[in-house]
Amino acid sequence: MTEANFEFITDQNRLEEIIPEFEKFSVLSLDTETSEYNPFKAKLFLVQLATPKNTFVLDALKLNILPLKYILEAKKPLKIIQNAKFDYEVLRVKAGIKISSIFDTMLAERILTCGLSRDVSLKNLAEKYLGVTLDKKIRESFYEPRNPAARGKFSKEQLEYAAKDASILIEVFKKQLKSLEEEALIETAKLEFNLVPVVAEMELRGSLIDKEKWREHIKELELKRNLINAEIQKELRHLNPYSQVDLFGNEEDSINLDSPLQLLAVFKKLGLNLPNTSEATLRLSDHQLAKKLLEYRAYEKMITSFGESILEKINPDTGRLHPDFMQLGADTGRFTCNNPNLQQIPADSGFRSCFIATPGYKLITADYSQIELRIMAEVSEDPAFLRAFREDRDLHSLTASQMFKVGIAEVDKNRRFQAKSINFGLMYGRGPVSLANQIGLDIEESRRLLDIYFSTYKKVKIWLDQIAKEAIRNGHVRTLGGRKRVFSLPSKNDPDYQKLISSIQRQGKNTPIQGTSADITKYALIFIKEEFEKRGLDAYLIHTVHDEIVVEAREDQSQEAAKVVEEQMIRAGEKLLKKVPVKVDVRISDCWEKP
DNA sequence: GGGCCGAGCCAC
DNA sequence: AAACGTGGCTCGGCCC
Repeated sequence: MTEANFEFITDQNRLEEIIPEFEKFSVLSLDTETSEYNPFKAKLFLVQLATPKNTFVLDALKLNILPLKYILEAKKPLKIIQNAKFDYEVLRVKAGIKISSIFDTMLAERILTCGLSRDVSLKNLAEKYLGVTLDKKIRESFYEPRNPAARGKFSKEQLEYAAKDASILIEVFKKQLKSLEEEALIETAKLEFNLVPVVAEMELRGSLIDKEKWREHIKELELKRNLINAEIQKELRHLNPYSQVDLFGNEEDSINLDSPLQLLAVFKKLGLNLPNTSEATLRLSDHQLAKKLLEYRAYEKMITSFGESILEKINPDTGRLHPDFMQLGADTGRFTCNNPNLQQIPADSGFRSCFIATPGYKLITADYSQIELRIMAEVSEDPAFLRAFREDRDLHSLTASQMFKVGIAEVDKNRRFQAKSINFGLMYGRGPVSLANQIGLDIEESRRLLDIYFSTYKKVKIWLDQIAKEAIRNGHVRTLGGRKRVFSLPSKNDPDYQKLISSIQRQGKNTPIQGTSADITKYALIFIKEEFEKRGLDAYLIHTVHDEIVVEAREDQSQEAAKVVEEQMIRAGEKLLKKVPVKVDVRISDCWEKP
């Protein structure tokens, strides 16, 4: 791989001449250079393609790149791309090309180093696998508003940089493929690679928001916040008799509830010497002011976090929200989401109902019923747990009934809550102390409750103990899909040794559960899109939240689309869960709401 | 004035 | 209340 060994193509005939060349190889690396990182706004400057023999840099400002469609959409060759989602989106928007057969070096690296490194940049990969240092500074020259590329001319440095990025990908790919094979991660890689076009299309489709309704909801919250503020001010007025006018002549008849300093002073006047005004401190106090302050803060939080800032993210061209879904954001294999994070929209507030279907369409919201507990039943093979799901019982009530040796009908709310807390808590590696805290028992009672639980579900305890040990002994755990998460074990003389070990043990317990759930949802997303296309349905994925999938389907096809969603989600679940049934709840509606 | 980080809180 | 897994966003404080 010699420096500057590439061909710069500006002639359409020459482009069409070289295309058959690509069919001769099993792999083809691809990269693009654009004016910015937003696929809707980006101007496409260069498209780089490299075979194991030759590297080509295409002048996308001069050329019609559509002839590439055939080869990029073909099953062969395998397309090697760093962060393929971006290139997919750019070529999709600019030329209607849907890249298929992807090997994403960035995702491959994430799969290989999950839990260890998060630096999956091409710069890092080039150093790690090839000992090559990439100078990424030249890339910035493409971004500048007055760069040569924008005028249709590329500098020698720009072209060489572009060529190099593409040409090294194949070498990186070869090494990564070997590692993926050695570590039995091929299945996981295939899953993630097949998911790339699914996620890209989901982002491009985006979600429609009812802006007016959203703003009305903010106004309601502001009103409630202001009412509480006024109440508090009224009650405190008598404490503030001599501060009518401040140094600047402003009337100073109110207390700034956002100022910890003023608040502490107020509490002092009320005879309360609080160390600070943190949530924990306020929660411990029985005082009316503390209670109202917490309420005030809750509204304030809603308004600032989910108010106007999310509306600002609406794309002016499409009128929709196009968040960034990162399919391997979390070390467990879960998605993360940002700009904005649609995975943390309040579940019980008026915000979700502002996510609406495109006119003429319906939204289909589907989620897995208790998928993580079903996974725990599957991996632990606990007979009582398995039976509960096989008989489609209310697991938490059943747990309570078995633990407290009473009939199902006699399980009261409190006992069901205690059982539920344990069921969920164990998946997070929770212990007696923190359970006691949640349930409102003392530690001894909490310990006793856990003992009863584990004597009822013996195999759950065995599995939890065994997987925690495995995490430490092997330094990694796996999901049922084969995904691997590696742990960096602390050295024995680390002062925090025991703390760190306990933390890894909790992660070891949780990762197979959370990660298997992620595996299942990812298979489901792929299956659903495939089936929509196979049936020619006017239906599209628009959103996913861990165990939930949201689809937009043309009104007259929404029943069929909903059926597809349910069937394919169950099929995905059954791919990994063999001993326990999989249940999915589905709802067709005009807005995003719980099934 | 911008980057970084922890606190606090939202989701599953 | 420092012992509950995975994240992102906003704010305030800190640092340069």
